Amino acid sequence: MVAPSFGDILDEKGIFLDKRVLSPHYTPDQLLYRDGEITSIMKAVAPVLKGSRAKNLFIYGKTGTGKSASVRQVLQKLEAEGVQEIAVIYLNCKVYDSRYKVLQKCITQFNPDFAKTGYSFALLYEKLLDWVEEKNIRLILALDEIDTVKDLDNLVYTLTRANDDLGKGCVSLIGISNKINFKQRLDPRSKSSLCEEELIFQPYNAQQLKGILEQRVKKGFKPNSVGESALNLSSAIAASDNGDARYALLLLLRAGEIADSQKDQVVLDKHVTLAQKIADEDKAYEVISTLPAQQQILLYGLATLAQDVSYKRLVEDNGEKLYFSGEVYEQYSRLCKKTGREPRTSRWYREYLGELEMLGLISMVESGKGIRGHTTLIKLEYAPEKVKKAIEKILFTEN
DNA sequence: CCTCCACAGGAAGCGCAGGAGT
DNA sequence: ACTCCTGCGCTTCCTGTGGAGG
Repeated sequence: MVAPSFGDILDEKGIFLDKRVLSPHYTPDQLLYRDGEITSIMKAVAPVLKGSRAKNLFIYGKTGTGKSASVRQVLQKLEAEGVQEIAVIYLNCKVYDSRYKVLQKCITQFNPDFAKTGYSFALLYEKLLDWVEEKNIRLILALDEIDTVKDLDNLVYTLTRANDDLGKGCVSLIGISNKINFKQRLDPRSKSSLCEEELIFQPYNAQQLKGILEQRVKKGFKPNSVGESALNLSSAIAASDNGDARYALLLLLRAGEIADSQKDQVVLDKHVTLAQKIADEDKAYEVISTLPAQQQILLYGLATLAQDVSYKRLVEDNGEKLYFSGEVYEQYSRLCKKTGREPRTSRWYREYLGELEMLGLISMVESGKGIRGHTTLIKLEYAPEKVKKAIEKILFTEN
């Protein structure tokens, strides 16, 4: 037996040509089905080429609808025009999550050796304005996942006000978000300035998803190694789940890996089905592992009840087991005390429930007829053993 | 019909951490 | 270095609600 060379390992023996093409970070040369949206963004941004200010633009759409990719593409085109006085900055607010960090990042963009910290916000602000004014810059600032900025009202206000303070040059904003309720949280004044122009990205339908997958399959897989019906299935699953292209791609990637490991030459429906299950569980596991400890205990308590066959205080609704809110709370309290923690009040417990439901880990219905009082019935959305396993690893191995 | 049950969820306020202003 | 301010996680208190039970 001779040890393989790196060349052997890199030379994909299976059905893939290039896995990177299927990763969510890969941006194809041509974005499909987003011509209209790209045109709209270009229209909002175009004034900058004629020496005036671009319009502020707010973009909303669910994950995997091509928002970021479209914006990035437009910004690239704009930079390719090669106009000196135009500056574009794209940043993700998950990383730069306060107005301070955003400004700081902007400044390091034109002045890379600017000291990292220690300056007051006002000083940063002036520094940025000086640069814009001195060089007569027309600045476009694209903020992805803008909803994660803590003092957003402040940031928007500061940046829009900047235009009043500037003699020359100007600043405009592109905000990108996937939170629906985000707009209502904004102060009316920042809302009207940020949402000067608005653009909504609709989810892809099954046909469009299929088109996108086909585009990537050509580059990512060897010829004829993805079955037509596997393609249809992946796009159908993703279409019913929010029309998320990222998810569709992940499904196909995982299905390919499964086919590979089973030494199959072609990706089939069964691989996709299996991939979906794995992807779902991965997602749940990831969500659970990032949960605060209290919510993990709560979930663990519910899973214990769901696993206990002798436990009878529950409602069965065609095979689905529903548990009483009060009972789950008591189970949670017991678990807290057992692990040496103070349980939160029931009021706060209810808030926890709401969060867990939002994350899709549980679902809740009102008790309705047949049950005394007015309570909530809770159902665990994933297999109790798996939930417990995921939490045990985190909760009981760390201390 | 009234009362009780078993909660739901709003309002106010508290202690703390961290950031901004001075 | 200091105070002041603000947001966050949480508790306390309270009113509301839909159905069961007498």
